[in-house]
Amino acid sequence: MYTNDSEPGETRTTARRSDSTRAAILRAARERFASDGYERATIRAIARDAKIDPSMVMRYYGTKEGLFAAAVAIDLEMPDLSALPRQEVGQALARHFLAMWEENEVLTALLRVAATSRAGAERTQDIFRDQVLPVARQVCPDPEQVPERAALVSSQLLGLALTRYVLRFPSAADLAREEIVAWLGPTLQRYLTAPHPGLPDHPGGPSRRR
Amino acid sequence: MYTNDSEPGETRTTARRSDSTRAAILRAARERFASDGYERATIRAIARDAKIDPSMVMRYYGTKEGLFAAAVAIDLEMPDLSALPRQEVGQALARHFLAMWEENEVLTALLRVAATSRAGAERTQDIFRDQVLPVARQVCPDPEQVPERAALVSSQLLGLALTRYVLRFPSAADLAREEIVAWLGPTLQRYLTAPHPGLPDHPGGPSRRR
DNA sequence: CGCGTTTGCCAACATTCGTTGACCAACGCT
DNA sequence: AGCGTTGGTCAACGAATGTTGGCAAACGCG
Repeated sequence: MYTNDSEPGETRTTARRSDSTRAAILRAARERFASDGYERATIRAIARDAKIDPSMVMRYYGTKEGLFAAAVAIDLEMPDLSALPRQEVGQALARHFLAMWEENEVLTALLRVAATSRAGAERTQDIFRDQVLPVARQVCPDPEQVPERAALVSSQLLGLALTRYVLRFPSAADLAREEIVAWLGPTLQRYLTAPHPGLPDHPGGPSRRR
Repeated sequence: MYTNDSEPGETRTTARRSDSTRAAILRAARERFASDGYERATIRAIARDAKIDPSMVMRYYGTKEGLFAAAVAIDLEMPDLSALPRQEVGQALARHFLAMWEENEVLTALLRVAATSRAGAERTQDIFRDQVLPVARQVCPDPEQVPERAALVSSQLLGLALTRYVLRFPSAADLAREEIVAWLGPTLQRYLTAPHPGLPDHPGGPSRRR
């Protein structure tokens, strides 16, 4: 402990000799988690991809769960929708999500793992709660409806990601990006800003609230 | 081979003494696959739930993959939408899917596994291709747009199922069924029957086709 | 009643997994 | 140069998994 490190808890400032290895591990881990899910992405396979010994993974990330946590540190980089004309937020949202998803295999990894592990599901939940919900709050009329509307938006966005990037339905994967934007834009727009549709004219008439 | 069985390839008509056990295995398997996914749903755990020996599972279903295949034999029971007024197909579709999903944990199991295994993904793909696409064909104006529109419908339906039944986002799980119907209905309706939105007014104007 | 078939359990197998600790080599400060 | 620190490999561990084969009891036809 004489060279390069600061007080504990502080983020390290100077570089370590092993940084390239750490990065290689993370890169391999993201790839494996994205293509195989949590269980099938073995530490041994990840280490092989990163061309190092499995024990290094343990040394640097403590445990497989720790590695996963480090591999999927995600910032959705949500844009400031309040700066846009109201009628364009839907399309902007759709476009932004497509871009994020296609440049970042981390998101696919997260979704794959989320489907099988409680920890992954909670993580995904946190990410959407912390990052999508505030955006909905910016645009939504009634603050009380924000969670409901954010849930609908998330369902459509995650559903597209699921069919396109995880399950890889050909008809979903073949869609052009701008075509998706054109279809999903109005949907998201409506979920965010349209007046509450009320309940369909079933027994009881248009009274809502669950 | 003297008692009760018919020619090979034919579906068995009479009952076997082990039918209750087989059913117990399937029931336990569906539960485990639905809650744990493919890898974490161990044969031993399934056998324990069914109160029999793990080797019985192998005897009756050959292999773990075989068990999974037998456990998720799914019929979406798609209703005949052509009998409905055109403007109600969206809501009817949403309502039907919610009902199917809530009475049948098989669907959750399938989706959980689909996210991590290629076989599961293909199976899900087949189910939606064979069962949702024909329905879309019934309602869709232009036959050439059927796959595209079916993909959009599937993305919204699976997205809701994902957030509500698999990831269990509280804000999605808390929604009332009829409220979901009221929100998703128009979306599905539009994906199925609305005129193609064209591409947004980006460079090139409203020319489509990917 | 015999006797082959079915149902079931038990014990074991080979493999794979995450994880650990001992050991060696290169580095970099004093 | 000397020496503690760091980066990395090797071999092994215990646990868990899918899967197999043998053996005992229950069954049901002749």
